Amino acid sequence: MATMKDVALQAGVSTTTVSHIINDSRHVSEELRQRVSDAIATLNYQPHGPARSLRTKQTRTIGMIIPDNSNPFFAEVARSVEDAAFENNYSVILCNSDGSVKKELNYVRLLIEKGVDGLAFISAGKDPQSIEMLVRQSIPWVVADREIPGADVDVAVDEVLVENLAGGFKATEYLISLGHKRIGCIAGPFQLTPSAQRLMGYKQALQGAGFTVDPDLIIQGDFHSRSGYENCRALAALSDPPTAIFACNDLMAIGALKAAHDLGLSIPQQLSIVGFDDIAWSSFSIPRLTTIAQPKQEMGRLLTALLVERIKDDQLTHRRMTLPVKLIMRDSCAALSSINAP
Amino acid sequence: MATMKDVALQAGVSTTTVSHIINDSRHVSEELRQRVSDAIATLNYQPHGPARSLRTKQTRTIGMIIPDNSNPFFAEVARSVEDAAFENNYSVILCNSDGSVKKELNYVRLLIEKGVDGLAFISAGKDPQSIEMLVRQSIPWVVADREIPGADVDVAVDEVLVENLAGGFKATEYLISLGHKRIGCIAGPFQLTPSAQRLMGYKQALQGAGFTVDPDLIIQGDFHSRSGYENCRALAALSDPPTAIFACNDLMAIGALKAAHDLGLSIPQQLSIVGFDDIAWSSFSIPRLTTIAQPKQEMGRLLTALLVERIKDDQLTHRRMTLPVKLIMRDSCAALSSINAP
DNA sequence: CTGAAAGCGCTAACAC
DNA sequence: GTGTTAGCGCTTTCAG
Repeated sequence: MATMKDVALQAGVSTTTVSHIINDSRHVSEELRQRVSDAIATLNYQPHGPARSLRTKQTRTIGMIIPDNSNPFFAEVARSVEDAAFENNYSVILCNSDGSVKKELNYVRLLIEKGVDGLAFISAGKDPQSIEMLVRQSIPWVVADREIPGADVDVAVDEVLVENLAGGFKATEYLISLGHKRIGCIAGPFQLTPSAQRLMGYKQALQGAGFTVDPDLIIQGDFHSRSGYENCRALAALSDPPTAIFACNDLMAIGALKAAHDLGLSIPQQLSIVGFDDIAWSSFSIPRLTTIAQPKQEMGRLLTALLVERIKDDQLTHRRMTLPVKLIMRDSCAALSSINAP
Repeated sequence: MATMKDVALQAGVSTTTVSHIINDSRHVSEELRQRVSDAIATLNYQPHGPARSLRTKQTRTIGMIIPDNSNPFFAEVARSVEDAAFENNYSVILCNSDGSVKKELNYVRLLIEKGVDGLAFISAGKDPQSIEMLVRQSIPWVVADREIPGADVDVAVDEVLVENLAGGFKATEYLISLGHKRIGCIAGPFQLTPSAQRLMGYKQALQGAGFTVDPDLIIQGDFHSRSGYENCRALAALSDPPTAIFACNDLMAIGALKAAHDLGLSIPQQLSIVGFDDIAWSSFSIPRLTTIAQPKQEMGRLLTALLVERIKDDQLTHRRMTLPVKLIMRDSCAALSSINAP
């Protein structure tokens, strides 16, 4: 491959001039500029990234660590991160951690070696060892959708969160407003913050309405459709089953929709369901799913913007943005009627 | 950050020795090995990728160009590419082209500059200009899910394809075997090869059964749910509507399911639908979708394996693998009954 | 078994 | 306006 030296030779100038022309970093006469452009074209020259990175100490690449890019929610966030990165002239290295701390740590190490300019954790970054590593190397990093185990990090981390608690609250409050009194909850893994907060919102709404929280009505799922399916069946099998269910993500809500259908329960007449996320699927389920929408695209864009800013200036103070969620009323909920009243 | 020189100094050895220890590239006495390990640990040394790449001419990074990672089909393929790459010690740079030739070309240029060791095109790589660029720089590349506009490329390209034609054939044949005589087809964009082949399979099955192909029954969609929805309505509005529909991907099939539901058509009693892809969603739709399964995971793994092999040895002869598809019978099809017979 | 030194392709003082 | 030159951090001959 042609190098800059070849171009310089061909154009009869120094590599300095070539470099400055390519990077537009100092004024060069029109004549030389033209000669160099021609040389570049005829030699088919393309700059060599790694060599440039070695000098400039930047790769214009960021790492994105995510549990699973094939989960529709993460897929949409990942997509918007990539879009925003591209617009800012950054490439993104995709890393699926499956939520494993070990895999995450491996990726962090790898990414640091690759010389990434920054790291975006999406629903990840909960491993103190990984974080310590980043901090030690002073690599900029940002987090979305999961709070960092707080106090032990005395470092500026930018976070993009959503109103998980408010979302759980709104979902439940809505069901209450429809007259439901026994409202089940298919929760996510309790140890994950978004999950715990949504559940908390559910409980607070219940208590706010003067209901007691019945632990039998709360089941832990794993955010996958199958667990929504099974947990919905479990809830329906209760001696005093709920007339409405808040599923803590859409994947589980859709599993619940399916379970209800298989049980011959018609939705929303006999059972109301509300989800969380508003993935594309939710507009095409039968019935269409009422859900709490997260601003997935905005999350990705904002996350990337924060990272890009921090790469430029690591003195910035810590920023934590909490994005609003919104109840999207579709067809999976109905007022409690005499049909299914206790 | 600590460099190799620092480590060498600290351990009282040459950088040569440090390098050889790190890369395990020649024998070193146990004593020095230990001293160097200690130095690495105390200095928290991590090798600098770009510097290494500058010397070795490899980055252990591949580029993956894909239309849209948030499309469930591509998401699953992308996931398995990333998994396989990770296992082979490669990182993957994610590039969403939206099927745009221009974006694709930009990415190719960018990736070459980054010095990627290879490129994986998934449903992309149809732009001759991009290809020419790759070929000129002799960067290894492989393609999945889309045939390269053939003859003009006189270069070894590895391709992973699926039996699209056979898939379209099987889907249609199955519907015929259920007694359907008027079978509609919601096709993908005609200009894409997988799409065209599935449609061809549909036509061949029809003709094989002695039916004539009715052009009114074939509508072009865009592979998104909404177009499945609208085209199903269009088909249903025909004066002599079909009793079964083959949708060329699951996203459109699910849109069709929804349209049928909205029209009050019960599936499968009044309308049978078969999809293509077998995305996760299809097992949870109502009813569950009968579809032609593509081996998505195998596609990704195989694609990556081929790329890794070609990176190792660019003399390999061109390989084209065509993976089998499989009819998955679920609940969206039924025998033509007297109820909906013409 | 170990080390000296050249150089990968580029950028950026520093000169003129 | 332009060029000379010294590295960036690493690998790898070549020499011993």
